[in-house]
Amino acid sequence: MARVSPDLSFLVDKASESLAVRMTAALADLGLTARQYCVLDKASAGDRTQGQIAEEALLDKTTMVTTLDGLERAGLARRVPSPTDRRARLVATTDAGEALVEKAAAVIQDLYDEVLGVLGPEREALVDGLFRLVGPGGPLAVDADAARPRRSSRA
Amino acid sequence: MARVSPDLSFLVDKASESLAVRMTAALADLGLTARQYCVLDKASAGDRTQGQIAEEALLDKTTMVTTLDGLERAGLARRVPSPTDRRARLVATTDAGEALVEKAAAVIQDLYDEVLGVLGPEREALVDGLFRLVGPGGPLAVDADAARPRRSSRA
DNA sequence: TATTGTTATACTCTATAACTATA
DNA sequence: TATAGTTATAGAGTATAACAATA
Repeated sequence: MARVSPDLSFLVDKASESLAVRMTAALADLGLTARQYCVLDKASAGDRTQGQIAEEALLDKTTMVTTLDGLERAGLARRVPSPTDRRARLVATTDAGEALVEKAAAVIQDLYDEVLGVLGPEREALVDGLFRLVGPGGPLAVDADAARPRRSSRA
Repeated sequence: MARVSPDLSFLVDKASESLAVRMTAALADLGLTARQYCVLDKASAGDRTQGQIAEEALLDKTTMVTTLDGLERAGLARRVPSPTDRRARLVATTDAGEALVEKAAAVIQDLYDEVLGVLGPEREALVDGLFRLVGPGGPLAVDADAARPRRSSRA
């Protein structure tokens, strides 16, 4: 949104938005939202509770509920009681869910390859650079606490 | 939100979000929102109507209205009748607005320098790479038409 | 008493539609 | 008839708070 040159904020915002649009479209062909894919992917990795997946995916637990509702309705995931904590539920992928996650991962990988492909050998530099900004210790590291801004901006 | 590796979407989303948080905080010290700064900056460039600024800033015209209301209340901008079209209004910055825009631009430049500084000489490569993705003809170019997704995602 | 997941609700942000005045 | 700006309203998305079951 800013107007300094070279406008880092603009570049990064547009990249984020455009990529989201592309991913949304690509996943929509498979009947998935980006968030559903994200949750399904983490669920397919192993025994995780709703809360754990919510934390990994940076989702509110209430958002997690509706996302899982959707995945269950679609027959892609199931909530199964945790054997160790009767309050908690593990998220299990169904066979259909597992198959779809793999298909979706391939679709996304193709998309990334297409996008980054235009950079040629500098492709690595961009990804590395972004990781250095966003990763642990970087100036744009997402520190889980200070995360949510929550202020009303008023115009 | 995705989980492919290296996860371009995650990197870019987090960079965008973190930078927005930093910019919001930095500008809040000056009493500005990012959007107000963006509009004020474009207004300071010369004779532009609300509609023209809205288009440049990728804002809806109704969002423009409330943003300008805020800027006028704060004494940073004024709406002046267009001499050539009595329907239109030009956005003029006040002296206070002009001074604040300059201060804000410096604050943001400092922030960018701080963030990009950690990359050292690869700084250019990152910015260039992002521009190649997002800029005209790039795989993530924002084409003004297909811009808004507007679909209900349902879980 | 604290925590997992659920429900219901409120809030923020932004777009849509309808309107006025000009062109 | 179309456009600039305004107003009022509705929609999507997400968080907050209160609750039930269990730890």
